[in-house]
Amino acid sequence: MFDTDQSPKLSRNASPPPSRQAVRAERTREALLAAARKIFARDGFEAARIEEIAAEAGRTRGAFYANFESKAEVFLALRRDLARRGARELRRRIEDLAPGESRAEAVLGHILEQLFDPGAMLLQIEFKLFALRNPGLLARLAELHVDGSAVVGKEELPELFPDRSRAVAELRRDTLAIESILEGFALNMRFSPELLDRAFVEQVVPSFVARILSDKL
Amino acid sequence: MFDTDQSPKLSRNASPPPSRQAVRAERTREALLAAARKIFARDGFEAARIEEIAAEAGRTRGAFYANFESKAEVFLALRRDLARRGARELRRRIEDLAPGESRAEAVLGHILEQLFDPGAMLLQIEFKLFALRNPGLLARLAELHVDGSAVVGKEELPELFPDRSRAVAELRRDTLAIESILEGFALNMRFSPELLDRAFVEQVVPSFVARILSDKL
Amino acid sequence: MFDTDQSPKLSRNASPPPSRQAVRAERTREALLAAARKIFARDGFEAARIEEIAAEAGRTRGAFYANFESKAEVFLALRRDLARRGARELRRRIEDLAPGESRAEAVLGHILEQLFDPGAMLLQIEFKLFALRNPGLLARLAELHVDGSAVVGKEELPELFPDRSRAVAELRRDTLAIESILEGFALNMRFSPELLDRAFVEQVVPSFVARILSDKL
Amino acid sequence: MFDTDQSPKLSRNASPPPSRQAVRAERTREALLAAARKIFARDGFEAARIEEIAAEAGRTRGAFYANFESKAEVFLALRRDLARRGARELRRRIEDLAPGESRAEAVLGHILEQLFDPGAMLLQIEFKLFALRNPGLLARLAELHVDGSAVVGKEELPELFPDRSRAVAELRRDTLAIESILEGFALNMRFSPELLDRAFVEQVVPSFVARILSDKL
DNA sequence: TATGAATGAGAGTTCATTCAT
DNA sequence: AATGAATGAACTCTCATTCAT
Repeated sequence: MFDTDQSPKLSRNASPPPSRQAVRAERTREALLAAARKIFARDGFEAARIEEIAAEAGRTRGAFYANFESKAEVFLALRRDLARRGARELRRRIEDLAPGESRAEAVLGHILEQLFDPGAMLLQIEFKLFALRNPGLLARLAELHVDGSAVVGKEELPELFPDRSRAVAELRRDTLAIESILEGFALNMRFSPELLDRAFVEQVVPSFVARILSDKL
Repeated sequence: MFDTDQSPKLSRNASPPPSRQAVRAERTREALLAAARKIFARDGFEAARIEEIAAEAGRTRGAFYANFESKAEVFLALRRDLARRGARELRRRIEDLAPGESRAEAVLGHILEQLFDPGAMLLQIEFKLFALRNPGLLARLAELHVDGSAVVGKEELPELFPDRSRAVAELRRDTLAIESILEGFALNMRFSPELLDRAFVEQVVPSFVARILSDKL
Repeated sequence: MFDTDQSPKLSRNASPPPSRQAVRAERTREALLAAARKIFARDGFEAARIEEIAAEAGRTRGAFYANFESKAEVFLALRRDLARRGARELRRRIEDLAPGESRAEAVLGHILEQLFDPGAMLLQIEFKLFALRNPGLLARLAELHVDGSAVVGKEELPELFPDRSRAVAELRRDTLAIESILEGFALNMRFSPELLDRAFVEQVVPSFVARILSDKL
Repeated sequence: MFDTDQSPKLSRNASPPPSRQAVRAERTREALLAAARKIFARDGFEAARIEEIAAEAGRTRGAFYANFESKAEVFLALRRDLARRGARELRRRIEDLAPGESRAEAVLGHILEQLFDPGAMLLQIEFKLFALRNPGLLARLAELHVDGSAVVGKEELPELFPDRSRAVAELRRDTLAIESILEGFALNMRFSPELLDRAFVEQVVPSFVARILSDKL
């Protein structure tokens, strides 16, 4: 017989087996986060409507509010989620280098992929504008140990340079400088794709990134 | 050159001197634009409230609607206004070079000044996000012959390099690339001033600008 | 006398002993009623939230709806419950007179105790306002043979005065008059405790009650 | 020529002549207050819906919010308004005594009129419940020098007894005691009109009021 | 041109209630 | 009987815009 059991499998030892209901709840939350990602990226924080996020997730406003306290709250939750995913992705990329690929190349690859992800960068810009305009709420995020940068994966970078004792602050500064470039180009690429074509950007951005990391890679 | 300026200034001395009313009206319009600049930069397009703009200008909602059709309309008018001012400023700067200052230095000076103008760059970002999300309205802007870029003064650049026959498109692309960098850094400087301090930015941004303009200056 | 009590107590010893489940269910119901009493008294009917009642009882919304049809339903159930308790209490008081205590004194003691019970009187006022505004639901209450008065124990009073053939209606009217005074003072005592202090109220209210019952006691 | 000028007349010396617009605004505000009075009395504070108040006044929700900050705010404004009207009414009554009427009779007449005003007393009860449950908002009212009592006209009473040097506090206490009785009876009269008929109440309430004011009148 | 009261669509949020488990 | 995720109607409040003056 095949294992057609749809109930939580692999109850190794930790983590109590999630109930059917918990699974459903988690699915809803994820659907809502995915929808929020899309809608916030498309419309911006202010113009995004809860109802549209809910509808996009195939749920109702009520389901939304069962999962998130408020509009700002999903926004922050989304940011956390994306930061976590981005970091995970970068780490995997570094661990599973393609044959002949250097760590630096892997990082650059990750950076470029982010750059050309349509929604991701716009969201990042929205997050920062939001932070600028809602310092109080941003503080809440900081408490949760997810700091300002999500794109490059600040937490992973130090692992990249174990032998060089660069101050963390300097690393963070460079990360932010790289983000500046990514966000600036992403915004203007979308604003005027016929002028800022992909080929041009793919040529010029890495050179800037390299300059910032300069002799540090 | 023809006077293509549509503003109601005394274009021929045959035109009647502006009435007291007209002067007052113009003052109101300017006060409203200045207020709009401040409020839009601070709150963003969506969160900005007409009433607050009016109040900031010491006027009322009624005065606002006597001068502008809608919220989007002031936003576009403001953009036009800022583009015009920026271009004028750059032109003046080039014409009145400081002793021993090269044209390239003057351009760079202008660029850096923009970069550190708190509201200006945030507004620029808002304009572009707005454009992205309101293609219809953006078209209206284009009709009005005010194109996407206001910071560097696209229209002035060709005058700067009369001898080099660079394609206008390429120049515009470079301008947009520079804007990308300016906007990216401006955003992140405000987002995290303690990491992206002025000294660092003043060192790194010009090098990027130079790289883009490279052998073109 | 017949046992007209509809509650599921062991009315004949032929009835099966209450199962473990039934006992637990009864406990839940009682916990919910106690919680409802507290929350309704504190917040009023409209502002009271089901979830808070459930939480106060250490239960969940589900338990609530397993025991009561709706918010209005608990409110009515609570009223019934309190009326029953009040009547039982008064009866006991009369049966177990303190040495040298007259029946009239016992009644007055009961009345004063009610008056100074913080939640009880506020609830009573809420019930009446509710009745005023929901005549339909009130009718349902009447059907259930729990009439408008719960404080003084209308049903017990006739037993108090077996020898005097006062019309029941008159007795009910006097009861309602007493309730008017109790409710009025209770409300204003809570509204302005520093003005309507306990000593004053303890002096003036009994005199009013006596006046109403006048030569009837 | 006749004075057909519809613009504000009688510009004696004080009070700037109200503009047409100001007149209209005042009418709206008054219509809203009157509507609020009706709806709050009928439904209670919590159940009252802004839209219904607006509709009752023949206006829209927007007009409501142009005149009042919030639901709580109208409620407080209404309370102030009623307090002022009540005090004015009582004062007039005392000044214009009917032939052969004593001041005490005038006061009693005013009190009974209040008692039988259907909405007034219910509103008064709502105000006090509201105060109990929103101490913060109530404080705001106190700042505005409109104290807890509106029915009897606390401010007028001292004028009634110029020769007797009763402490103001005592007078206020008696006022509140009278209000207790009025509110209690008003509530129960509405709750059960067939038991607490007008004749009975008209007989018993004045006797209580007299008792409270006892030898003070 | 300017005022500001009023409109009214629509937003975020709450909460009694339902229902699959 | 009990859970709690989800529903969805209804609510308060906001704000761009209109309009009588």
